[in-house]
Amino acid sequence: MARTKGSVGSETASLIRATAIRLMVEHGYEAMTLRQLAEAVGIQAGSVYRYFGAKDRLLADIMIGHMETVLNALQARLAGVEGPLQRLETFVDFHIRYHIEKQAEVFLATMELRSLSDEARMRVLALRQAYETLVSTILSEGMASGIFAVRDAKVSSFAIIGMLTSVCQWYRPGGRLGPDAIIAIHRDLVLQAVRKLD
Amino acid sequence: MARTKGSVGSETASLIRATAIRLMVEHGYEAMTLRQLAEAVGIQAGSVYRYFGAKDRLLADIMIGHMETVLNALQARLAGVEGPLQRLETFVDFHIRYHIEKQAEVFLATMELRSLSDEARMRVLALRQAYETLVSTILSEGMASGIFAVRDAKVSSFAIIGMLTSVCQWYRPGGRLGPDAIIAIHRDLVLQAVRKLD
Amino acid sequence: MARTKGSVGSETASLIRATAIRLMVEHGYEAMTLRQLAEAVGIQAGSVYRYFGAKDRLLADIMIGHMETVLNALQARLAGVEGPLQRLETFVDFHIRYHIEKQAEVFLATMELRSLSDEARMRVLALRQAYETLVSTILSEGMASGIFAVRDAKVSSFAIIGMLTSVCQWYRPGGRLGPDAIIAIHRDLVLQAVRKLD
Amino acid sequence: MARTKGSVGSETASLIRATAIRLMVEHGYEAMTLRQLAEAVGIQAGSVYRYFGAKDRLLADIMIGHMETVLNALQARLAGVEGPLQRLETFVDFHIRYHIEKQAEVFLATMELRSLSDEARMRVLALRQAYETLVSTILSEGMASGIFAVRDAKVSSFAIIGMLTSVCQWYRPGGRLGPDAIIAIHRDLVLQAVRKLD
DNA sequence: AATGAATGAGTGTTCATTCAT
DNA sequence: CATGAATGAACACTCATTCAT
Repeated sequence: MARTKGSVGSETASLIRATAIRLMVEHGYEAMTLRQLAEAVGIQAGSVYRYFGAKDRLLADIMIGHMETVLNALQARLAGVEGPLQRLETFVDFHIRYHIEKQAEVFLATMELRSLSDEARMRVLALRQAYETLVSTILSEGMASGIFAVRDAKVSSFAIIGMLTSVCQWYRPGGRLGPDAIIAIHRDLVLQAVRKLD
Repeated sequence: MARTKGSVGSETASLIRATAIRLMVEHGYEAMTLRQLAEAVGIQAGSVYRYFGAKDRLLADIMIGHMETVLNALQARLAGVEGPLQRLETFVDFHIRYHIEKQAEVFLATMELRSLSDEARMRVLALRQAYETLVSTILSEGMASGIFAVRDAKVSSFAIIGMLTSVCQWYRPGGRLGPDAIIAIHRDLVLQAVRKLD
Repeated sequence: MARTKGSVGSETASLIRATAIRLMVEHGYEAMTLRQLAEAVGIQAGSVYRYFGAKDRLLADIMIGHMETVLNALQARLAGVEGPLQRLETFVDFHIRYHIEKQAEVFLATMELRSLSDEARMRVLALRQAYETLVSTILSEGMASGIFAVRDAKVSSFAIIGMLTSVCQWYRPGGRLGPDAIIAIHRDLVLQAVRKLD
Repeated sequence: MARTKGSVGSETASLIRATAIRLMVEHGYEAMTLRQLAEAVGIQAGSVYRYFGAKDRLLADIMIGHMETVLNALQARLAGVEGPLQRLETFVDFHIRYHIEKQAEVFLATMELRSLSDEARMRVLALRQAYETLVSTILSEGMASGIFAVRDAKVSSFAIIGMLTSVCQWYRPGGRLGPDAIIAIHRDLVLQAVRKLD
């Protein structure tokens, strides 16, 4: 779904995408109008159709693109990291950092699932599930090697992801705590929560 | 064309409320139309206005009512419970159980903050903050008595609430795990996460 | 059309009538709602139908009643007044004084003709024409006796009525000029305008 | 579903304006619906909004435009006319001729003041006052030079304007009297009404 | 490649009116 | 008799979308 061409048209497309993300986060997908979007971009509403066939294609484009990117990025970060403990630590660091950096996309991805067409929602949910499986696999491996102890790997991975994702609902750049401090707090909570006590 | 046989105002009002919650969860506040709502209730669209002056008053009514109820219920449950450990355990039990029982209202309350009028949003956020303060106070007291050890009571309470609330995004009645099992899993995760290690 | 009975119901009817006149002048017939009217009277909207079958009957009632009253009153005032000059003077005095006293009804009668049903409009126009004929007859008689000289009695009577009626568009009680002063000004204008010069 | 063949924006806008004037005169501003208007123009109701942001902007547009035009036209006609007598005669001729030609706009301007927004009403009233001042100034100058004698210049100018304006409530093209005859009748009435008798 | 003009289905909302209670 | 509950048709207005220019 990612835009690739280097033409001028592609720059307009990127601008539409970026502006759409901003406006959808501000007002919600349903409440954002194409006229608003077009005006913010500096074109006419009708011209958006040169780049995106319909309003819901624009949303699908953004959300699927985001999920693909985040999944690939996590896989890349975990590549070569050995041991469940290190892998879990890496995940926490990655997840929070990514959610802080791409707060808008993440916010959209959690809020606007409902607005997707059935087909697009399926694809997004599949990508989300793949992401969750990466986490629950880390927990399972940790339990197998006797480092972690949780009652249920799947539910625990949901719980951990839910905990970490909630950061983007209150985080504001320039707040009391910077990214590193926030990551440290959550790393400790997560690692303690799952670690097997001697 | 007039009062339908056997109709009673207060019953209609409750029916509108309950139906509205269901439809807003299904389609989102913006996407739910008053005609949809009215048809589901079995009345005319205009008749909704006898009970709720406007669509956004309906949402405000539901959300403020929900937040007041949940806050009062938590305070009642915590009354008389001594000790940070027991209080935290009680909170986890209460929060998940409530979020499972009132899944729809909770889902609404997290998703539709944006759709509220400024005034209503202020009130809901104030109630939400009061709820969060109850939790962070438990953490602070636990730290004071040397039972808990977290880097930051406030952020940790956000994290815990975020973790527990995410349950209502995947829980379905009759699924693999019942309420008690889900509560047990999360209780262990939370208590271990905050407990001071010797 | 006038209300006559002395029962309690009739008092409510009068109250509805009087309140309706006030509200219609304030907001216009179309813009006044029956709920507004009912609330101002202190009853429910549905109860208005006990007294007036429909909103447009209420308007018809008021306007026809007003026109009948004003026509009768003018005839009464002119009865026994001899000579075109005195009769014209009497008319000017009566017309302005009445329009100042019953400013609201007069205002309604000029503004809301359009809102009447065809049938009611016919009746009002017939009454208005009878009123105008009284005036043009005075002019004709004055011309016959060589006291007045106008090019056209009918158009002149329209012109005179138009001139005098415009008073109720700017008159406010307690303004710079009282009724008597206003009447004097217009009497001079009218009498000079039609009088034959030697 | 898109631009209809040969359509031009400015033509559509003029057509909307002209049709709106006609329909508002026929039914009144409140009673005219945008669907009626659109159908009469031959477009969809929503398309009116390309040209006029709201129904009351349409009315404001028409009324302010009319008042500005009539004020400018009177000033142009009076320019270079010397002497209160000639100036008053010129005014009568101009006012009636204009009110006969633009009967619809004038009728609107007198009837629909109430329907304007506060801001638009202020502007219209200011223009109307400027118009009235032109007339009362003529009367005052005539009194100063001993040609006119009225008790009150301001009230008399209201009376004269009221008299002349009432023409557009009964005038129909092709009636018994043509414009010139009607003007002659009113010129005589006005001039005699204000002239000083020797 | 983009605009400007238009559509048509839909939205929240209002309101005169009716009638069971 | 009056109210409270409901209707149903209408209204102003919005918006994604289309397509001639």
